[in-house]
Amino acid sequence: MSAKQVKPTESELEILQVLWNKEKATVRDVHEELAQQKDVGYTTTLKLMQIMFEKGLVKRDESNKTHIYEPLVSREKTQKQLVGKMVDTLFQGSPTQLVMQALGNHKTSRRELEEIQKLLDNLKNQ
Amino acid sequence: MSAKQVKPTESELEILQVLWNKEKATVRDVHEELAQQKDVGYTTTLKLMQIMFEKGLVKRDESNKTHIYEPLVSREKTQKQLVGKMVDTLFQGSPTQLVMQALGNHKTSRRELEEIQKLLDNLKNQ
DNA sequence: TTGCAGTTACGAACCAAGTCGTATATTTGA
DNA sequence: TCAAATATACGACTTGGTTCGTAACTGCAA
Repeated sequence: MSAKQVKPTESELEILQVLWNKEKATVRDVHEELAQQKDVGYTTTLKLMQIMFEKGLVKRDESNKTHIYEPLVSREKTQKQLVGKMVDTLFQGSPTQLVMQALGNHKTSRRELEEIQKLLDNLKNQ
Repeated sequence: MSAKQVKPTESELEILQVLWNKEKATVRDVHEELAQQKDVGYTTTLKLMQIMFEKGLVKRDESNKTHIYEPLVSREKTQKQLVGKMVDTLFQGSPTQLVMQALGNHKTSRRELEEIQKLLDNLKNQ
């Protein structure tokens, strides 16, 4: 049984997004992505990534002066962790209610509906 | 257009849960519920509810010495708000991915599956 | 009446997150 | 070569969330 994963903060999630998409990236890479979305200084991004390193959310290759960062937590695990928490604290433990919420409040394309239908069929046949 | 709803913190959500379930409650009511789940002092709960009052998350009837609190934000609106945020920051804007996550990672009863199926049928026929 | 139990109000303390300035080291190209 | 650009490290500051001690008020029971 591995130790329970640290819960990333809001800002850390933004950084993880970039790392998940790029597989690996330098601080500058990440920072330039973030700078497109919001106004933030380079050293702020650096500091956050250093903290994430200490927390074990990312690893980094220090063999060159410019470190290269990689996520240590997967997108899937993190999604599962946070969705689980949300189900507990906001949907009284019922994932179904969450599904209804998410489905009910967005226009979903026919293609996506079919995907969900497929998953649903699978679940029914068990 | 009404002002955007304040985002409740973790602890505030726990309190809102109780208020949503009870419709209205005193600080003591809320505190006794919370005390079953975690170790916390009465004045802590009081303080949190006072802050929630200042933020406009709850209202209170002060006509008696013992104030009676009621939620000012609905469970539905709050769910929508937080699910939306999660979809953005964790599912790259795709509610469908969130649905797949939630469905895939929990045992869901046949009865619940039927409910979701019904909703899905509705969406398909639009 | 008086003191005890229950209540609100308030401020202090602490911690985590986020932000950034500055020091220092390294690389590079003119 | 050496100055400019770029990198990391680190500490200080601010803000918000959480916790709780203590004071002050109120109502009720003995």
